[in-house]
Amino acid sequence: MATGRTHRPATRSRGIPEATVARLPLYLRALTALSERSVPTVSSEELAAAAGVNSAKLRKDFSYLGSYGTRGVGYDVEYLVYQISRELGLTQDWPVVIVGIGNLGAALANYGGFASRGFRVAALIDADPALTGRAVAGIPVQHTDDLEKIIQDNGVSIGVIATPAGAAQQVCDRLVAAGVTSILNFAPTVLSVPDGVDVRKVDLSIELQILAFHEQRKAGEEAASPDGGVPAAVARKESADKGPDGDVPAVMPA
Amino acid sequence: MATGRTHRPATRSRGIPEATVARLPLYLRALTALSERSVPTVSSEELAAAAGVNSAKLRKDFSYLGSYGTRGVGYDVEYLVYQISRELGLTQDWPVVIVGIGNLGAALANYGGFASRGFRVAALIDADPALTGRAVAGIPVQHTDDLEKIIQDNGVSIGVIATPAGAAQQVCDRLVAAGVTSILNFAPTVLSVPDGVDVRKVDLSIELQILAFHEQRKAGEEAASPDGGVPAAVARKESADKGPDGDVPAVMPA
DNA sequence: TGCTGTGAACCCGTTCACAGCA
DNA sequence: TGCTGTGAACGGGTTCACAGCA
Repeated sequence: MATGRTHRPATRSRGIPEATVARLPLYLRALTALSERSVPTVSSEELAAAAGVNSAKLRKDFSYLGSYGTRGVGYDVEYLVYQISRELGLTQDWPVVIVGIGNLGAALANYGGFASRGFRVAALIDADPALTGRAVAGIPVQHTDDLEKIIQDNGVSIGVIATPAGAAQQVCDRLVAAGVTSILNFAPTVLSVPDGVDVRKVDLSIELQILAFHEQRKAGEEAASPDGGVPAAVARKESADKGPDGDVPAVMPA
Repeated sequence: MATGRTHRPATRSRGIPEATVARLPLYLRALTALSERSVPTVSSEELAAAAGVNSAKLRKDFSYLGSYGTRGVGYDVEYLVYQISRELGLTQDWPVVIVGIGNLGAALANYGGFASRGFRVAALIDADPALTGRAVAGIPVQHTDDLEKIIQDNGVSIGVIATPAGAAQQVCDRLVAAGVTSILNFAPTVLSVPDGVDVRKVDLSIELQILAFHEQRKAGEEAASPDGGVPAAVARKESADKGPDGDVPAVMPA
């Protein structure tokens, strides 16, 4: 194991492109909804609309899984639900630990989507002794001291980090040492992990900054824009936003 | 929907690739840390390491912004912080509303990273009358009925949706109608918005499913191809069949 | 007649390797 | 002598357009 190998290169004959993998949960959600409405089959067009992608992409994605559709008809909903679930590894149950039971950790513990599909919150862990023993979402909070034991006793391989940034790397190291090989990181830090460990990050402030970038753009080019939205009531915008310095082209004449 | 115009096509003149924009906040965070330690300059190599990318990519990214470095030396930290902040539109203050003050909404309201850089929680909104008037993170919760007025009075253009999935589209529509043009969606739903409105989504359960996919892969090291309907000579795992080196803790199926 | 499945073209982003400048 | 800035090669992902099959 030498240099940067974070995700495997999808080499094998079985290789499903990473971009496709990232969309499978989306399809699965749409299919589950259809299933609950007892819809027997869907066309790529319909399903794509429900999942918010275009149909060519969806068909291409599915083609990596195999030929699960019927030409002239579409896809069998139940069958696809099963195939995608299996592909994603959701036919088994994944015990997950959440480390850091602050506001966010508590929110995650309470999040219904967790239990609904293949995941189970096996334990909540926090460094604050005041929290230890108290239950959040019906699950008792345990102390960080027991982290390794908890991981091992429960056979946990997926960990969620919801601690402050300063504690994240340390927690990460302990999780990995205890056997965790997939980490979902909510702390605003770059985690470094050994090869073979996957990290995905969710970073609120980064998302907002990306939005701000585009938002700023919109403000500056109301003229050249392709006229997409901009409904009648454009009155908003020139609100009392500040402008301590005027480096940014101020809002247009509205 | 929309005939393929979700993000504008990176206008020639000012065009910064979307992938680069998504990394700017990462660089900014690393630079801010350096700045606080009064480090005057960094090389692309050092900064790249701090941001978790490789140096060639970082230099290429910065080249889209302009020539802000000094050959043989590196980048001036303060100067870069300013340039990136400006590029991202963070030299102005963005009022943000959070709709849906459940566990997650409350966590977001309390999230420090919000206020720290360019963003200000202008209002919290919830449909539950029991919450109305109560303060979360020092900010009073207001009722959904007043959503439009709140948006307009505060000149809000960025909205955060943290409602249950069922309410998200409706809330989204109202936000957009009231003038919001950027939305950060935490609800597990595909939102449809008119052209000119940006949506970014954060979806816990999707992230976990992606991790599960890779995790499953790790467990079945030698497996050739999980059959779909075409049985090969390969026995599907399903049973707790693991590789000789039991590096990954066993997982028990439900 | 539809709708799936897929080669091929196209586009965007990453990496390489080196030219250019302090 | 470094280290930045960047053209060019490369590779993955998306889109197109149509062949193939129920």
